[in-house]
Amino acid sequence: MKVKYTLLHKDKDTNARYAILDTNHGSYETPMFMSVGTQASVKMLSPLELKEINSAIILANTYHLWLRPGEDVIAHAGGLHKFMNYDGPILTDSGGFQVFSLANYKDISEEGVLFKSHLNGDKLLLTPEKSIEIQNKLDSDIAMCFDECPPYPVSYDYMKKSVERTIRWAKRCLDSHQNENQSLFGIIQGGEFQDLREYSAIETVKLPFDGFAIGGTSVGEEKEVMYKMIEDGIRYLPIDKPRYLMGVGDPLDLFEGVMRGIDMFDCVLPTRLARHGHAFTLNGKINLKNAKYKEDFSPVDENCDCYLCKNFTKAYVRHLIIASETFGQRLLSIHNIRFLIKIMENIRIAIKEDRFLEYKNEFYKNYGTKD
RNA sequence: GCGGAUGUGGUGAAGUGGUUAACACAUUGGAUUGUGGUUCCAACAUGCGUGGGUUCGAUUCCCACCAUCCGUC
Repeated sequence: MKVKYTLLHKDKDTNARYAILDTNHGSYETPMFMSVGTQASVKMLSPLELKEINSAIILANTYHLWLRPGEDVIAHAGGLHKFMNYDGPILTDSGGFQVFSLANYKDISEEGVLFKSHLNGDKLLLTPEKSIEIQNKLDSDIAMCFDECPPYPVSYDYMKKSVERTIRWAKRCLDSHQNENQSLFGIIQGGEFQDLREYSAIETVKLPFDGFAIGGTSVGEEKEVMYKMIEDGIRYLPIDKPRYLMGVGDPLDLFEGVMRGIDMFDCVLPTRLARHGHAFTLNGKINLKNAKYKEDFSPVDENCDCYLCKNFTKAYVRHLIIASETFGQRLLSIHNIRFLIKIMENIRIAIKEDRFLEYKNEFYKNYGTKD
């Protein structure tokens, strides 16, 4: 079945909304944060650990799984869920972002994007049809359109051509989509140009997608610019379909997104920061490598209910990180993802009780606005 | 006692008669937003064992001393 979005409550002060998203692998409340597992693994975490922190949808990446191990291997395994033994919902990103992140080796044409494999240098052509075919085989619950995520900044003319092409690609994605059991989301682009955002949203919404994403954000633009990008696109999206803000996961950005009507977020930030020794806390992000934690035997975040915070000290994690022990990275990954998931849990409660702004203000006050 | 070698930042270690003494590790900060999993950026020796001498100028050349290591009695 396709995902089904049921709006249950809209915040009285803002565009924040509380809903239930039914998927092939369970029903989940939104707004939600999705953790990223590019190569069919949320780095450092087991499916069991994901379940313990109340993780719902996770991401996997078409481009990466295409190159390794190959979509057929996963299809033969019985699909991505069986392959990685994860029974929650999985969303696959289309490879569109790699057009941006692997910018050194790309050649974009109407047909698709010519990549140079980061693994062995092979020249590979990823097209909308190919991306969808791969995602069909991976058998994720939600597939994403193959889009172009241009860098920031880029000229108006370039962005206009890019947006128009991404819309043509969106149609090709729909036309080639075969998996009846899989949902397909369209992606709004347009950079910071209001009319292009609007055009992209209006044209994409005409197409029969199961949900809509806002892409092209968090590519180096200022925060205010990003918030404007969201606003310019989101007002054209239907209220009965899920809205996904791609690649955003800074704690404060979650609030800003929810406030503007976003239902789903994903971000590598919690796991990447964890691997580099940083932890989210209610009082802001901290760097556990800092010398001041050498003999700090308090929990990373005393308010947190995760395995790390309930059992270990800052001094211990600091030691593990400095000694390059992967256990430290695991503990921080668990904590950072749990931290964002917990924020979303609290946000949902706040929306239901019509006090989203109150909770947001309280969070900002403690967290500080520097990060 | 004698013979030989070496003495450069926390460590290992380049280097040169002349502006700011490489580099690596460690240390100390910072970065990170649809992940190319030990990443990227920055700071860190007013001084090259000590004291003299030569020189316009010495960490670099000379002398003495001290220290360490090796060999030997």
